[in-house]
Amino acid sequence: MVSDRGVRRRRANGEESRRRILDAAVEIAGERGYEGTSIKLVSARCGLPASSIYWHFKDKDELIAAVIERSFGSWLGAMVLPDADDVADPAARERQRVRGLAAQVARSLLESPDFLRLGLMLALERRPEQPTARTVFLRVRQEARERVSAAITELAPELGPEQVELLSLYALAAADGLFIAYQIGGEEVDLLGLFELHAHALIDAVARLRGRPEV
Amino acid sequence: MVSDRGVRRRRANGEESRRRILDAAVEIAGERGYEGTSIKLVSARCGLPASSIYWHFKDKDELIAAVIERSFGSWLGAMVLPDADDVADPAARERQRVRGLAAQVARSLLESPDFLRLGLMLALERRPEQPTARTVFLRVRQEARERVSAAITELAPELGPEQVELLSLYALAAADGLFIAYQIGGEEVDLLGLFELHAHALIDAVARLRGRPEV
Amino acid sequence: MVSDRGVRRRRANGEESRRRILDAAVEIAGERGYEGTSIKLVSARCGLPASSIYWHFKDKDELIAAVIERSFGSWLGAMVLPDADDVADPAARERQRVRGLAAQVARSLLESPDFLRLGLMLALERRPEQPTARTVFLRVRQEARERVSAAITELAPELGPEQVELLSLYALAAADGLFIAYQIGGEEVDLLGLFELHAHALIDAVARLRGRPEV
Amino acid sequence: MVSDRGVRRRRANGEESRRRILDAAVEIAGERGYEGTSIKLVSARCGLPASSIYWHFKDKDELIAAVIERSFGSWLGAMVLPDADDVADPAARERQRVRGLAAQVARSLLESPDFLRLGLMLALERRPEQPTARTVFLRVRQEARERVSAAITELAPELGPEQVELLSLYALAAADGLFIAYQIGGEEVDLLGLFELHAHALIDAVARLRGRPEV
DNA sequence: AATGAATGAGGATTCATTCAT
DNA sequence: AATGAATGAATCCTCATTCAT
Repeated sequence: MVSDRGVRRRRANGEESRRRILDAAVEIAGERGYEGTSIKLVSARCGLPASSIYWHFKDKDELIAAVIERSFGSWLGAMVLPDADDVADPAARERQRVRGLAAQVARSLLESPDFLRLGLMLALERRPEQPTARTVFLRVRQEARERVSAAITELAPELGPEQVELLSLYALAAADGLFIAYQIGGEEVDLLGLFELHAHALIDAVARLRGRPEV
Repeated sequence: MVSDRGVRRRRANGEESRRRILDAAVEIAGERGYEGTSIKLVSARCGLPASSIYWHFKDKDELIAAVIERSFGSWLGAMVLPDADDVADPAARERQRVRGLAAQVARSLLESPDFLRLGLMLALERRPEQPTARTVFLRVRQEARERVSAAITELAPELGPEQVELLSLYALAAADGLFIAYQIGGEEVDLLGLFELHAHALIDAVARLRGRPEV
Repeated sequence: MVSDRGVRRRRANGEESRRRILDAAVEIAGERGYEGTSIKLVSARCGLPASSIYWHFKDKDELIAAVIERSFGSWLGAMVLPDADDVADPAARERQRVRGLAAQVARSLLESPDFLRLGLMLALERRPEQPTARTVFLRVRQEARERVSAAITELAPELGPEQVELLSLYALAAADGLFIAYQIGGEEVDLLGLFELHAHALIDAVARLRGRPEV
Repeated sequence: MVSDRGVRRRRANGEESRRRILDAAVEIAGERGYEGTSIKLVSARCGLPASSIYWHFKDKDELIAAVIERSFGSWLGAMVLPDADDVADPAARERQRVRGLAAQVARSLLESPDFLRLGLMLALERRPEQPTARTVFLRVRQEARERVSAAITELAPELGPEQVELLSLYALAAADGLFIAYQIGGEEVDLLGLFELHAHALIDAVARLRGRPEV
């Protein structure tokens, strides 16, 4: 006999099943949000019966939270402020690094946009009982923001902490908006161009704030 | 006549009932998105039985579309590029007008954020059969963008159409992101400050693009 | 056309549907207790779809509570301490009346045992979250006990209140036990004989307590 | 060797695991009845995985039956008609012995009421396929009744067998009822007082039946 | 202009049980 | 002697919608 796959009872392998469930869930939740993600749909997409999903995750809430945890975490790990050693002028070099990061973010969002779409949908909801996934998203997002703040401080050490906070919030928030614009407009939207514009905007903003003492 | 005694006369008033339903629906849909908005919930919030909602609206799809239509339409009507006649220097005047508009938008979003939250949730979803409300939102949004394009052209007539398109998209998209940041962070987020920053970013971007021929 | 019954959409009649649901539920719950009463089973027995049951009752808890309320209430209404005017000797007359009531209770339990079986099952359960039906049962039962206390006071006014309470509790509690014995043993159990014995036991107990002052 | 460090050595000890399962099951089943006792709940309470329960017991039915067998059996073994040799008058001595037994039963029920609560719940249910546990309960109960019959015959040898049967049934059945009253009323119910009353009632009943030939 | 009642489909979740290891 | 993983059937309940009045 060749194999079992696809038809008969496959041998129990918790680790792999969990991964398959998460793979299915991230797609569906990224497309339809929290409510739109039915366990049956996930079950159909991953090939395991609905009741098996409950072996791996306590309930839907925990499943979606795990989706966010895994995908946002791994995404964040991939983002790094790049170097630009080949550029002589320091100001130009920093500009180059910021534009590099912006391009990096833009490209990663073009590749795997599911988790951010899900995260933003969760962030927008205002139910009486917020899903755990929302909290998880906000937490991981906060990490991202701290990284951006650190990068800004590195680039412009003379800025006050409140200015840095405002700038990092603006950087992330506007990026979310650009992403949404791309979600809406599809291929017609020049996401790389928008992020390029945004990188310039940030650099100009840093320069402008540098010139005046914090309020 | 026997009837009506003791009870507040419930005049069969279609117009008012329709309004009550929409009022309830905009709240709930703004909190929970399309899927999260159940007819039963709307019925409970507006006090009319579920079947009455179906007298006024063909189905849920049409109801949510009407919500978007009404609320986004009326919001858009309120947004106008303000004048700043008291400022002498033309460049400074334009800067003043842009900042005025940004403040206007920020304030309006602080007041009634439900419709935009709903709109963005709809925009982010990717289901096989998109709700009509999504289409309606995208249409009204497109109107908004055309207005912004017109304003940019007014401010900087020498820009090429592609540059104007990119700028107007950036203006709107980033504004969405700032709104979301406020949704996430609540009172702690200085929405007016963010929009102020955004206004400057736009003006700087216009200035920068003015300097070079369109790509 | 003759009629609709049995097949097609019957005309909406809330009152009657509610009654049919309760009729089905009292049978099933009397047989299988709270957990054993599935909505699907009730639906099958009463002919209405499960979702229609939820039009009439908020949830299963409320349904079972309504079952207790209706059936125990109507049962209690039927129980009355009978007269025995034709007996000359006062002591013998009271004895006659007590035996008459015991026989009445025994006969009613032979006829419609469902509600008491359900009530006792509910009373025996000890879950963290007790069903409302249990509370309802205990309440109606308390009413029954107050009636018994009143009857005892009428028969033996010189008894102290604590003695009356003990006797009424004993009267009801032992009667429950006799009922259960009949449930277990079926036709072989002489329920009327047991209640006869119980009536004598109560009368003897009253006589015994009369003789001594309350502790 | 690497294994076992840090964890309490979990010796594979069938006997102890079986006991832990039964301990958990008697509690839960005593609280929630047959249907209310889920394998998962038992598993959670005893700390063993659900599949391990199936290693020790064929199915849920057998588990609950074993619960009844163990707990009711051991309870019954502890009940004995006590002696009262220090009392001179034979009639008074018998009375003393009966009251002693009643007190013994009452006290044992105050200590460990779970098994009787479960047994009575099982006895009350009327499902198409009765659980084995019910049969087991009825069997052990029948043993108890035979003991009571024997004791009555010892006390009053002149009673006919049908009278003895009626009396033993009344003795047990009413005792069940008193137990339930205690379950309902909790600490406020004077279970010992009720059993005292019941002992007197039985003695009086024996005396009364002694006086007349069997019907 | 409205509404009480009904309804099939689908929601999340738990059930008792089995099987491979 | 035990257990992690899996599974189909059943659980309670909500869904959007319709229909007769």
